[in-house]
Amino acid sequence: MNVTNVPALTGNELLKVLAALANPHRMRIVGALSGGRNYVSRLARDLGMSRPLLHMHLQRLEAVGLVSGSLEETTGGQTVKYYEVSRFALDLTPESIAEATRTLTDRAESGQGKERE
Amino acid sequence: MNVTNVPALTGNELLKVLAALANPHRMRIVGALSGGRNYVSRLARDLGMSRPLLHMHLQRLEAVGLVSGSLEETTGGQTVKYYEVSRFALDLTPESIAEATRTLTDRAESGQGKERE
DNA sequence: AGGGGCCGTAAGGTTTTTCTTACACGGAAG
DNA sequence: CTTCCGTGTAAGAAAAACCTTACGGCCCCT
Repeated sequence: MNVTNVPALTGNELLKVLAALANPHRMRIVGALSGGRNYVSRLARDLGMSRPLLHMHLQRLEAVGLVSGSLEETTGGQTVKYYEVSRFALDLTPESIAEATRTLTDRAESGQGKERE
Repeated sequence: MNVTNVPALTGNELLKVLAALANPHRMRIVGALSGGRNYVSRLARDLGMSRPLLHMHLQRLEAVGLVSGSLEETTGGQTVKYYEVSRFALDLTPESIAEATRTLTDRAESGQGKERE
């Protein structure tokens, strides 16, 4: 559900989260979703980007836990995928970064479950 | 709380700061400098990276104001460049990002507005 | 001289990231 | 059946980031 906050996430996680946020499109996506959930096609229209592109960025954001999507069915039988932002609060200071640095494996990745499927 | 931010930086600035931090080397540099200032050659040895590489990353960090360097002369007449971190405190939440998004020019370079067409 | 410390930068190649175009699926309604 | 809505993915080009090697300079000491 959330990306950890008070306890502070590991260096690798922080690195990936920052990388995920360090992109204009993805920043906009998070910003847009912070106003309420939305489904892919509509979000693409709202943000003025192609579906495939949005899809890619959503994947990137979901991979680090910043957003989460759920497939749902409308009454009309349509399959729609809704996305919503996770609640997170990162405190970035020289000290918090120094702290994170101690659990930095570099090679990033090392994805590892933090949530169930 | 002066140099970098307090009133909240613009979307473009935030974007660049995040991009600057989203790198293992640069994260380590900030972390290392948070323990005190240091000069280039020594920092390179401490972090185990080449001088040219470190130089590049320092440039990137300095460009967004996360660190600052100053050339100094030792008693022996040696010219040494010391770097230190700026004090900053970023609060990253879906809301703060949504807010920053409103001043996001996207492909802008710390400059002025660019119209879309 | 030659060596050592420090500073910088240009050239070049590799690897990532980003983005477009094109395609495939399902269901509802004309 | 065709068209419009939604979903997803693959392939390849373009652009940006990253890193190394190699070179240039300055000053001091043996």
